[in-house]
Amino acid sequence: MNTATDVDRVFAALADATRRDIVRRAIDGEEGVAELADHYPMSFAAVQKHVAVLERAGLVTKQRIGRRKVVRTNLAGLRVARRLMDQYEELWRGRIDRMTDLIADTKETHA
Amino acid sequence: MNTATDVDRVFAALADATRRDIVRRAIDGEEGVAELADHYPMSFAAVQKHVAVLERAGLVTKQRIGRRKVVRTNLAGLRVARRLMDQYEELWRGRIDRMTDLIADTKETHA
DNA sequence: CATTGATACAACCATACGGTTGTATGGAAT
DNA sequence: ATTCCATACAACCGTATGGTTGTATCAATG
Repeated sequence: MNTATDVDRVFAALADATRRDIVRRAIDGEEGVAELADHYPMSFAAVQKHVAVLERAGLVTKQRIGRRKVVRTNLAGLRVARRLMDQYEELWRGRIDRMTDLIADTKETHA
Repeated sequence: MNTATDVDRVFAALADATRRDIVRRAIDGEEGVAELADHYPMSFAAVQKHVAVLERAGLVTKQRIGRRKVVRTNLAGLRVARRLMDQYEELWRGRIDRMTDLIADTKETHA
């Protein structure tokens, strides 16, 4: 019932192999939705929905070119998730440092 | 070698604010499931399920200590997802390089 | 303007997910 | 052995998700 946050949407969007593959393909930014759909064993409508999910998550953008809409991945969207994981790693390093300090303190105490 | 469903599970696990917060808290690796549950406005069972999801995704581990099971985040699990996004970024850089080369070629052709 | 190609969207179905309560298991403490 | 605390798990409920088909929009072309 809670409205999903931006981060929720980014991770949820990446939690599907088809969508991750669309992100990969759309890095080149040359294919429209129908062209993308040709790569997958599902209907056009299904792929169109996947692209919509990625778009709502800010992971791809669509640009009208002629009668098609070309799908392009949006690097900034990916960085949202990456930054979060970098932060976790940062916290982890902090924990190690704290433990190291603790050991150092213990040594001093016992010196 | 990671099957696609492993990656699915990691991203899906991170697509929930409560679970991300558990990952953050479990970096310190001191709280059991019940202690974690106290931080959230939901039942113990709900939190226990969230921890189970994180465990299946390889994002946390549990260790028996006394009568509790202490939850610890597993940095390696996070890196699975991070590596994938690094790869996307790599591809992106490749695309830029290719475009740059193309422009360079054009210049040469017109020289 | 009628047609065709590419995309969007609605309705529907099956399954997965996030939450609940209730019950069972496993160590600690008495 | 009994009690108590912490954890696990099953059954259930409402909603979200991933897929389908069918219809509507919109832009290029005859």
